[in-house]
Amino acid sequence: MVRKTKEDAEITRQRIIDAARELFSKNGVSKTSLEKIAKHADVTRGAVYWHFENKTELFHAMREQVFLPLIDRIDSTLLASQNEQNPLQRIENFLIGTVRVLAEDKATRQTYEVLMTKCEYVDEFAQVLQQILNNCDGVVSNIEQVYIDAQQQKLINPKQSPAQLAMDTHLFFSGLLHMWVKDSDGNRFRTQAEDLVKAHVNLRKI
Amino acid sequence: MVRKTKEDAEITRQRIIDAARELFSKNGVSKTSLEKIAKHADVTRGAVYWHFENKTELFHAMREQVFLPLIDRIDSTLLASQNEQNPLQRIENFLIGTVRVLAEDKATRQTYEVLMTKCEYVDEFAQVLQQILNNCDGVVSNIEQVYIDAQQQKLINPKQSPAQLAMDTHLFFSGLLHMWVKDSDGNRFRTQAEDLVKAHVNLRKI
DNA sequence: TTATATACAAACATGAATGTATGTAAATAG
DNA sequence: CTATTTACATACATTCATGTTTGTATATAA
Repeated sequence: MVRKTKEDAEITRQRIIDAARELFSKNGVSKTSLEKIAKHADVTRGAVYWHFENKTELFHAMREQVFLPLIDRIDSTLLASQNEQNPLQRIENFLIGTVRVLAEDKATRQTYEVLMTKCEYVDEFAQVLQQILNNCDGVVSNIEQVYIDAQQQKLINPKQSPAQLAMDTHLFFSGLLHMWVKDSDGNRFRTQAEDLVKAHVNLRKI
Repeated sequence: MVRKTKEDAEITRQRIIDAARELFSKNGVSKTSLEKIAKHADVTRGAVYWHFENKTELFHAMREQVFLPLIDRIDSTLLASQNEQNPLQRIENFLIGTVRVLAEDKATRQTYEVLMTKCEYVDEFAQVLQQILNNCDGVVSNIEQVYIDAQQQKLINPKQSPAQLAMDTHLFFSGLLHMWVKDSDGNRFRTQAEDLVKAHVNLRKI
């Protein structure tokens, strides 16, 4: 066959990742064979094995494409605009912004679906869970920083500890994302997600 | 071989379910073959196929053993003692009680692990997700009822809607359970879970 | 311009899981 | 006491996914 240039190969690689995401989110990781992914990407398994060691590596590649930009978003939304606006507003913006990314970006949404309901965290995948937990730690401590700001600006009840507020917010949001993703009919949660975020943040206001 | 009596057969059936739960939680549903389950239960695949149509039915049986008692617990803890004690206390008791069941009962814990991180909700399993969502609806409306009580007794801020409070609590708790289960090292969440519940409920007090 | 590495396709070899069909000894019903 | 289920074990057939090996046309480096 026609040997591809470097850019062509990169396109092929991306097509394989896209196909994997699509099929993972539709049929689950374990029931999606590399053969099916290859067919869906209009290549053969040869191409898949050329670009990725195995299904696990392909899974990691898919995840990173969503995960890495996400971390950037967290830092920029929560912390970068440190002194510019109301801390509680910053938290609200962060939460609502994340929900909007899910609503608007299909790739992100599908990847979340896979991570939450279409894969089994065993063997090599177990470490992904640990990575997610570690990332959670980071998010929580970022949120805590913002709550400390809010407390110093007398925006919240001083008897509530920023650490617990942050954890409460994180758990709320973790639950919200899970429901958002699982409620694929979109009638139960997706319509009211932003209102729930606002209500959650309002609970904290003095 | 020795043909078993009805009670013996029931024991065999339960042994198969126990073996499945054990292996599912250790190696994931899709990577656990019926052969391995049979071996772990000291029977052959013949016995497994005698008691269950296939892996899916076995999965459902495992789930129901935890799910059905759970529903009873919800109703009895949240609603039965309707007028006896403080509504907010009832919610706190329900949440903490559930966490304690997880901590104390291995079968429940393992089943939750499987449901949250060791299975893929596709094909026949997709309906399980819907059942879980439907059950959530029930829990939320139960919690809402309790918050309505609390509001009538002037225990919470009247400007907060019981519906949103209930959803907020549910999402918080959903997130908590997820973290509790995923944090299998037990250092991040399990030690402080009860404190987090109390802080969450305290946020609502007037 | 030639040698080599690239980007795959195609073929092969293997193993594992599933479902089903058959065999069978003992419990139980009549 | 005999006939029939029951509760499995064993054997068989089939499908399917994986990993590896080999082949090959062409980009690209020297």
